[in-house]
Amino acid sequence: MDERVEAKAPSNFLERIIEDDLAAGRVPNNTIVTRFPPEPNGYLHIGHIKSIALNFGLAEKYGGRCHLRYDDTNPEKEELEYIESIKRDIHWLGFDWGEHEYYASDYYGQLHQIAVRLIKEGLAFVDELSAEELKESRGTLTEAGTNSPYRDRPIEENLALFEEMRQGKHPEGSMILRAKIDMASPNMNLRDPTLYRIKFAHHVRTGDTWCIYPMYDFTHPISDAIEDITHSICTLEFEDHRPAYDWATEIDGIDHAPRQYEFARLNINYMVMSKRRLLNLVRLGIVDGWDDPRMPTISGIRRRGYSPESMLDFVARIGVAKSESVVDFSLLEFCVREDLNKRAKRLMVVLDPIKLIIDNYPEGQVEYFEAVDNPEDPDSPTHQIAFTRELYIEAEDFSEHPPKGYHRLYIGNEVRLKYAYYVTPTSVEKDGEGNIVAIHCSYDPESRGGTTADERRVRGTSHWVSASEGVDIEVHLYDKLFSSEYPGEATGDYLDDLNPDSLVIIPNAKAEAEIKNTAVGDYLQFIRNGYFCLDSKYAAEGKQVYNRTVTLRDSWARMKQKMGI
RNA sequence: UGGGAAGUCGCCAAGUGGUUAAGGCUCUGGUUUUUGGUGCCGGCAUCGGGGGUUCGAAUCCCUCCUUCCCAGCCA
Repeated sequence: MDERVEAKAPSNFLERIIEDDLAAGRVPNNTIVTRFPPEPNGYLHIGHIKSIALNFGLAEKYGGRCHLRYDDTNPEKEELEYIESIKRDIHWLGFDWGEHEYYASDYYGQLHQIAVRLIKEGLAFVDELSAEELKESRGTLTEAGTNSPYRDRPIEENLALFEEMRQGKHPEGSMILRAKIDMASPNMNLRDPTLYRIKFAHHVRTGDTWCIYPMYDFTHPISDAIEDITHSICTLEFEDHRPAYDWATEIDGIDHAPRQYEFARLNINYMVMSKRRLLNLVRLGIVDGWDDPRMPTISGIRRRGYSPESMLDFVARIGVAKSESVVDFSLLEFCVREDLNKRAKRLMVVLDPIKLIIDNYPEGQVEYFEAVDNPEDPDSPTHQIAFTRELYIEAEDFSEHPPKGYHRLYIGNEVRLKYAYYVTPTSVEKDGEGNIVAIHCSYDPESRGGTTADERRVRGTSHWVSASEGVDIEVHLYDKLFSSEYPGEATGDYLDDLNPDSLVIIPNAKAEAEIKNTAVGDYLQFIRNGYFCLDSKYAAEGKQVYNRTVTLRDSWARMKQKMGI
């Protein structure tokens, strides 16, 4: 531990525990070892970012190491696709486990030996109760369970049967290996928990080598012990399992005793986080796969245009504690905006175009203005923007009947076209149905660049795109997937709360030509519209689609709402 | 109703007997601004309730209340 660490007070209860352990000399080799242990049965989501940042962060802060361990003990649910996506996601966040990539399945041999030893010591037995009988004999939350009639089977018989289980001589569900602990324990996890069950399933890594698979409560603590994990951090729902964890690490012959600590999992309002629900959204085709930009998966987040830095900042800000909490979605958005504001390249893109014609500007003339890529960066590069007589501006930036406080374009009101000129609307052109098709205006040639010699001020500045020099692009506007704070709260079915407007497709937005120089991975800001990025999935298919990552804060929209406009 | 855990501002979250009870987000005034963005300045809690211990309690004790988790051969 270096001075930097000692100087800083622990920022959460886990850091305090670690510092106390370190100070008391309770940590072997003074090296703390953590692990991130996903089951490869789905894609990682934002909740995992909290766990990843915690485990890798703690190891980093205290000079220890963090293992990546796949908890692959249920072959029916686990797939290679998930193993690979998990690695990709952790790396994207900027963490690396070095050579410490492990699999619980690597320990099947050792686990099996330990199980045999338990049987020999009379601490485990083969049970032939059916699933239903087992359930009945387990008792209830308030009543003790009863011992299985097979509990006192001779050791030799247990040994023989367990070996037969391993050899595949018994069908699935016919028998299990159980620990002998205490059927009367008030803690259900201690009522002779299952250690091994039979599954004739093909395992992603061990193939058909095994047909008996160890359970979580047996595998996890022993895997931790094998890897010399010092602090095994998991979520709150495992608090009840801690006695089982301790039971396993106290088995004879296991000389390393990791400790389990629990923290509250991440919940965010307007989001669903459970794998089951996310898988459902994918299967029902409600979203475009696990990496749909509206999904809370890390791959979705990445495709949406959220930066890894902003995600890490987010989980750092929410803290780590033991009280169940629901973080406000607005904090997530804040973190994304804060990071993107510093690094996004600014571009002018008109999402809802309406034509603006400058009557006193020469027809056919093209003039170029210099636009700053990022005003937050004093050394920012610049690029050129073409200006012509006919432009597109946002329909919202012109009003025939301007509400109080509106200082954008309306007849007679002079405003600035960013980087270009001051213009004053003079008339509107309408079609037969009364819709505005074009706005006519005049410009002041003396305001070139957006300022005038007399220093007169204008209240509004609009972005614009040249009608002839700009390009058409497709834009996808994403919003929250759910419109209620706690999806499903009202009806019990979270699908009832799907936001019908979570995706709005704009097939022909108008963008300045500079957009052709953007690539997947670039962070962009469409001035006054929000942060955007080039969609990676469509780009791979040769199609240019821009995703809205997050909108800009919009105090005018808020004001309009307050005024009831 | 058995066991395990949690309750500090609208949302997170520091705080571990003596502080004006940190900080962030949200909200909200103002200011700056060639993005109604950003930045900057300001506002916003007496700690689930009730007792008690103490010169002094969010912090200790008692009691009550509320919420969450546990009865997979899932993790």
